[in-house]
Amino acid sequence: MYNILKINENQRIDDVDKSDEIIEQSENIKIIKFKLFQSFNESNLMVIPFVSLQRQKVKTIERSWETNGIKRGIKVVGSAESGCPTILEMDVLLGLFRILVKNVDFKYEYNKNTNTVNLPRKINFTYQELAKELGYSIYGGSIKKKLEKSIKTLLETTIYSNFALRDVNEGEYITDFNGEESFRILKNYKSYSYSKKKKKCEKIGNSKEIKEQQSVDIDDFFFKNICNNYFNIYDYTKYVKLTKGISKKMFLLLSQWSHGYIKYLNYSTIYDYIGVDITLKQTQYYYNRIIKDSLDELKDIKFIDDYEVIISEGINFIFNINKLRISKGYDKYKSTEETIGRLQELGITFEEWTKYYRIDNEDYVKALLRYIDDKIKKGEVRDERQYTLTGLKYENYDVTKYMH
DNA sequence: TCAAAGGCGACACTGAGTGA
DNA sequence: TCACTCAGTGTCGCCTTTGA
Repeated sequence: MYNILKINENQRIDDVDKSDEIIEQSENIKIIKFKLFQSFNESNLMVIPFVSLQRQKVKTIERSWETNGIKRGIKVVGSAESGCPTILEMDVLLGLFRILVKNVDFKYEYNKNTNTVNLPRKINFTYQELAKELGYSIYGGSIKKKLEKSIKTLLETTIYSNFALRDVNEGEYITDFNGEESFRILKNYKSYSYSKKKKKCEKIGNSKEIKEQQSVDIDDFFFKNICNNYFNIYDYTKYVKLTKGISKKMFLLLSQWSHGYIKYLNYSTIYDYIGVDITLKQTQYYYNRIIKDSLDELKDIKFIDDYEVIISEGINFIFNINKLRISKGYDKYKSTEETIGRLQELGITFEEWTKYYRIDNEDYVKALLRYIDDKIKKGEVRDERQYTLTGLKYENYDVTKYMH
């Protein structure tokens, strides 16, 4: 059994309105439509550094980092043959999720009462379809072999979590690091082989039959989270345009974490989440240069409007430069220290802010403080502490206008 | 900053099948 | 018969990665 750390029973950062088109089917059931350029990914898989950026085979990845005073870590044990997943395996996983979106005709049911969705566990696919989704203009046996190897790596990869994987149904983080309870990404792979069919003198099926016979399932933990609406919808067509591994990692991180006009991340957070170790100054210079190249690539595909590098400190990712300019007071609560300071001023205790102020809701909390400041100015708040605490706990205040 | 190495994508094919 | 989809083979050269 794994141990669990209770974070917040009521926390649900996922907004139902992930996509634009929502059709009311009944009072509690809604049909939500993906846009044609969109796809989704389970939210833990958007951010945890479970892929290696090294070209050489890595057998295990062990990473730890600290957010808001809590030490977090993951251990990834790769497949015996291929080692840990690389950015290619991430691409393949996202390609499979994209095929799943197409298989359900770009729509799914959302149950308002239970906050659950009905996306399927099984992904039926063909390798040619997968290659197309990954942006390959041609298809051949070598590509098929490569993609199959990637799926097998994903099937065999095991992730152990130490306050890093979030079980959204329980509102808890999985904490055990002893390996008694492990998490896998995919399972039940079934493939279709022309060669084997030929050898057996069996009839070779058409594309429909191949797709029906070739599939892979999403494994239990991640599938349960998806069913419980813990996933992120992002622009898949932009992701596919990216060529650099670090660009892709940053794209996913920012798609998960950013909701406003600008997002600041310090270098140590970036190193932690893209999964690189900085031991020497030389390594740091090397990765800073690669990160800078990636920023240009993110700008080229129009994922970000611009960026500001604050040397030796961090990066401001600017998503909408015009809205940023007109938004009022966006420079308030830029730093974590300032945010925590204000929370303490409002009477929020250490236990409370470490519980409700996390890296994934950072933008919301900062916008919440700007919103509360305005409300206080207008004399609309009777109990500052209680008002702030409710906003933190349930994340139910509409602070969109105060995001930047 | 630059050169070497090798990984990987592009290309031109084949053969089996389906459906109009 | 034609246009299309699928898996599969082998070669070539570009370009990313790596290390100095």
